[in-house]
Amino acid sequence: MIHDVFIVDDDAAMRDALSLLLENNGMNTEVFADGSTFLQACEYQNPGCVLLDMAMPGMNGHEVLTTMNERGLQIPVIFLSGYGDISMAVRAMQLGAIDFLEKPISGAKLIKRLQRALMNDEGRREMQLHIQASRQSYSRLSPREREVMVLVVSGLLNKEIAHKLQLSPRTVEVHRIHVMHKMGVSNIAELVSVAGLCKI
Amino acid sequence: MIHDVFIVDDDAAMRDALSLLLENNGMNTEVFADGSTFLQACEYQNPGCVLLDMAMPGMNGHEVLTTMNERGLQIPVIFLSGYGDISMAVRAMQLGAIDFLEKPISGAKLIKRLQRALMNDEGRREMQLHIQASRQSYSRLSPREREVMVLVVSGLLNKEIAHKLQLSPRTVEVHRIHVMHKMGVSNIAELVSVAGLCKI
DNA sequence: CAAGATATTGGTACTGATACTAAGTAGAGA
DNA sequence: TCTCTACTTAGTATCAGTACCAATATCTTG
Repeated sequence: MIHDVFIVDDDAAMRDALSLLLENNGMNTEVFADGSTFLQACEYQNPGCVLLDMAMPGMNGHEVLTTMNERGLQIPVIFLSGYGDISMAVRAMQLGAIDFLEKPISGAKLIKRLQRALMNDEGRREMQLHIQASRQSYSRLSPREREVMVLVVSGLLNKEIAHKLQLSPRTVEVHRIHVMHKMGVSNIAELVSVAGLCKI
Repeated sequence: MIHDVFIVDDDAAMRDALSLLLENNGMNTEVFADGSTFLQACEYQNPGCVLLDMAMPGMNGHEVLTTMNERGLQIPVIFLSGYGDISMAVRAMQLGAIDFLEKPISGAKLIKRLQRALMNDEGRREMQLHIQASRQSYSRLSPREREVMVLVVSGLLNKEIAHKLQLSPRTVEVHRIHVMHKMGVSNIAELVSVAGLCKI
C-alpha cells in the first residue's frame, strides 16, 4: 500500500530531514513551507497523513487544522512541535489531531507513531470513498428529487409526500424512481442506508 | 438541567475543595477516592462528567478510562493531573478524554471547561437514550426474527429471505410483521434507521 | 430559435407488502 | 400434563411501489 505523507514545516532543514527519513521507509512525501500553500495544493489520493508543525509564519498549526476541518479534509494530522505545552497539545487533540509529538524526536519513534496514523487512515479511507460516491450521486439529483428523497427516507408514503409537496402522487412516483436510479440503489433499505452514511 | 459530576481523586482535600466549588455552582457531585470504587458505584443517570485524577494508588487515570471504554461507559472525562507532560496528555486524549487540565487550576477556568463538557454530554445523552431503547427492543426479538430483520434491513425481498433461510415466504412475512411491531416502527425506512443507529 | 434538462401529470399491468383470520408443531417451564 | 412461547404455514383482500408506456409546460443553454 502506498502512503502519502504531507510535511508542513517552515524549517527547510527539518523538511529535508523528515522527507529523507520517510522516503527511506517507503512513503511518498510532499513538503510545504507554510499552511496556506499546503491547503491549496493538498491532493489527497492515497491513504496518508499530515505532519504539521505548530509554530509557523502565517497560519499556525491550529489554524491549518481548523481550516481542514471546515473544508471536510479528513486526512489524519500529527502535530510536530518544537516548544509546546500541555494546553497546546490538548487543544490540538480537541481539534481532531490524532497525535502530538515533540521535537526533537527519534526516527524510530516517529515512524512508529506515523504507522499507527496510516493504519488508521487505511480503514477510514475505504468508508470515505464510499461516502464520497454517495454524496456525488446526491449532488446530481434535481432540487425536487432531493425534496422527495428526504421524505422517502423519513418513511413517508408517496401519498403523504404528494400532499406535503402539493403534488400529484404520480409525480412523486416519478421523482422517487429517478432518485433510486441516480443514487444507484434498488430498494428503500439501501436508500436509507446511503442517506444515513452521508448524513442527509 | 441537573448535572452529575463524579470526582475521582486520592487526595481528600482536593475532593472536598472540588466538591464544594461545584456544588456552589449548582452541580451534583459524587466523590470517590480511587478508580475501582468509582467504576463499581458510578450510576450515570443525569447528563454529567467525570473529573479524573491521573496519579492514584491502585488504578491510574489511564486505566480507569480504558476500563470505562471497555464497558461502554460513555460519560465524558476531564483529566486533572498534578504533574503531567505532553505525552501523558496526548495519550489521555487518544483514549477519548475530552479535556486534560493541570493542577493547580483556577475555579473559574475549571467551571468553564466543565460547562463545555456538560453541554457536550447533554446532546449526546438524548441520542444515547434513544439508541438504548432501540437496543432493548432488538433484544426482545426472537432469534428467527433477528435473522429476518437483518436481511430485511439489507434490502432483500421476502422471497429472497425465505430462500436464504429455507422458509416459506409466508413465514418470513409473519416474522417481518412481528419485527416491525416489536421495534416500534411502521415502515422499512424507520427500521433501517434504527438498525443503523444501534449498529446492527 | 432549437435542444435539453426539469417538473409535471396520466394510464396500465405487475409485483411486493400489509392486515386480517386461522392453525399445527416443538420445546421450556410450572 | 398443561401452558406459554417460538416457529411454522395458509387464504384473502387491500394497499403501495415499480416498470413499462406517453404527454405538456418551463427554463436554461448552445
